[in-house]
Amino acid sequence: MDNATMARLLAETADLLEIDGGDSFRIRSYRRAADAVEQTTVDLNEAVSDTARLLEIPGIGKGMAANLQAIAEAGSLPLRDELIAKYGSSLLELLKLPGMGPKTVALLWDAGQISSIDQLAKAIDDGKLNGLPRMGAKQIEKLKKGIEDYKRSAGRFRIDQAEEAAKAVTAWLLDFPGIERVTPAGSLRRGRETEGDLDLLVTGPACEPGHTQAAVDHAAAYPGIHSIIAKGENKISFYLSNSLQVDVRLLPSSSYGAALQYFTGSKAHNVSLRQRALKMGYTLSEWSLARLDDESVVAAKTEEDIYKALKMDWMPPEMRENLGEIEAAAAHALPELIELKDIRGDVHMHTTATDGHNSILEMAEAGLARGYKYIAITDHSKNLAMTNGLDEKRALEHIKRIREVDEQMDGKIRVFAGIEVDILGDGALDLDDEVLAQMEVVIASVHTKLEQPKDEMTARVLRALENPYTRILGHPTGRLLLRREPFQIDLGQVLRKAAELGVAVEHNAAPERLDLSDRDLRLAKELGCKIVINTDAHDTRHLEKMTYGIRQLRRAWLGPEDVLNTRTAKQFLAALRPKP
DNA sequence: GCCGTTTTCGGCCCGACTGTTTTCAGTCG
Repeated sequence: MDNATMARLLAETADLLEIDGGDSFRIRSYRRAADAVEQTTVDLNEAVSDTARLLEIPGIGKGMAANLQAIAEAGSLPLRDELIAKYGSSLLELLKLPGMGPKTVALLWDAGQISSIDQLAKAIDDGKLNGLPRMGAKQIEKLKKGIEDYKRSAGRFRIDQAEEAAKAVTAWLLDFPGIERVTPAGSLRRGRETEGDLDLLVTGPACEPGHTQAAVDHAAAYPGIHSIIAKGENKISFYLSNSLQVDVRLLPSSSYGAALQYFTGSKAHNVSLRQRALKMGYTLSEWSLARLDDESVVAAKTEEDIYKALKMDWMPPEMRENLGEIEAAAAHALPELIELKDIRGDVHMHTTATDGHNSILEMAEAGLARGYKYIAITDHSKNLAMTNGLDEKRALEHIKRIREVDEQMDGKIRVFAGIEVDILGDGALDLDDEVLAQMEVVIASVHTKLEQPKDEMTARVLRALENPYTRILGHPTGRLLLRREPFQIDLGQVLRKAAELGVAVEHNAAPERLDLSDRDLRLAKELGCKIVINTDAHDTRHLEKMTYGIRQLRRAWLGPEDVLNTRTAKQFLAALRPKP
C-alpha cells in the first residue's frame, strides 16, 4: 500500500474519532501522523518492518508505528474499522460540506441516523431538522446552500489559474481609495502547484480598525462574485463564479508582517512557530508577536522582525511546510534556493517540424530574449506518429537545420540538437543509436498510455536509462500523459538508477504539466539525482512558464547546484551523462 | 497519541465569524 493511502486511512480515523467525541489531543496526533506519512520520502511499505526507522519520522511514536504495521499487514486499521462499523463510511463525506464539522455530524447522527449527504438533503426537505439544538432556520438554510456549493465545487485550482484570479480581484480592490496594498498569501505565496482557496491581504488607511466598513463593502461589490460566504469587520469570504473561494482580510499596516506571516502559513509551520514563541515567553497571532506577561508588542510590522525576534532567519515562503525549516532558520543554516535568474537554458522544446508552433529560429530568438545562454531543440521521434514524429532520415535533416541556426546566432545563444525519443514496450528507444550519437540532448520519455503492472513499467524505464545515449529522463511520473494520476512506476528505484548512471531527471516547469510532486523532488535530492528543469515549450510564449516549476524546486529546497541547467553551456554538457 | 533547553508526566496554537446564544459553541483557516 502506498504512503498516500496510509495517510488517508489515518486522516479518516482522526475524522471519525472527532465525530465519536474522542480525546482532541489524540485526534490531533492522528492528523499529524497522517501529514507525516504523506510528506515523508520514506517508502513506508518497505520501511514498515523496521520500527526504529518509523520512529525516526517526526509525529510517529510507538502507537502510530504499530498502527502503520497493522495497516501494512491487514490493509486496514482496526480502530478505523471499528468506527466505520459504528457509523458507516458515508459519514465522512458529510464532513466535506462547508460549515459542517464533527459536532454537527454527530448531532445529525444522534437525531436521525443521518449519515450521508443525500440523507441530509432529504431530512431538510422533510423538515426533520426543525427543533434540533443549534438548528435555526438560518442554519438549515446554510446547510442547504452548503450542499449546493459542495456539488458544484471544483476542488483545487492550478497555481496559474489562482494567480490569474488573484490579479483580477487585486485590481478591483486597489481601485478603492484607502486601499494601498494587496498581497496574495496562503498556498499561492508558498508556490504550491494547486490552491484550495485564495488568501488576499489588504492594507491601507481604509483598513484601520473601526473604519473598515466601506472597504469591506467595496470588496463585496466585486463583479466576479458568485456568492458571499461570510462578511465581517476584518474579513470577507466569497466564491467566484468558477467556485474558487477567496478570503480577503483587512488589516492595519502596523500588523502587516504578523498578518502576512500568519496567513502565508502553512498551518503546520505556524503551529510550530507559535510553539516556539510560547517557549520563549511570547504569543504569536495575526496581529503581533507579543510578550506573554505584559502583552507588549515585540514585533508586528514585517515578517523579518517577527522571525528575528524568534531568533531565526527570515525564510522564503516556499519552505514553510514544517519540514525542518524552523530548525534550519534557528541555526542560521538555511540553504540557498534556486531562483529564476539562475537558469541558463531550457533544453526541451518543439518546433513546427513536429507538434510545435514556431520555427527553430523563433525558439532561439525567444530564448535569447529571456536571457538564456543556450537551448536545445528536442522534437518528437517517429513512434509518436500523431505529432509527425521524426524518423532517422528527417532527424538527421533536422540536426542540420539546428546547426545552421546555431551558426546564425553567432554565439549570442547556443542552440543544441536534441530529440525526445519514445521508450518502447521493451525499454528500447525508438531511434537508431547512430542518429542519437549526433545529438547533445536525448530525452527519453514514455508516451504510450499503457495499463501495465508496476514492476513491468519500472523495468521498462530502467532499461531505457541503461541506453548509453539516454541523457535525460523525461516525464518521469507520466503525469503529463495521464493528466491526472501518475502512472505506476517505482520512482525510488528509477531515481536511484538515474543517479547512479548520471542520467538527469526532468522536471517540467509549466503549471499544467508539472512532472514531479514536492515529495518526488525531495526524494530526488536525497538520492543525489541530477535535475533539469524545462518548459517543454511548443511555442515561444510557453517559455515564460519556467517561473512555476522554479517554485516547485524551491519547495523541495533545491539550490542552483542541484539543477544542471543553471550552468554555462559547456558546464551543462559536461554535467550530463557522457556519451559513450 | 506525541513529545522533551519545564524530559517519562503533563502539557499540547490562535483568533474571526456565525448563529443562537443572555455568555458561548462550532467551524474555519
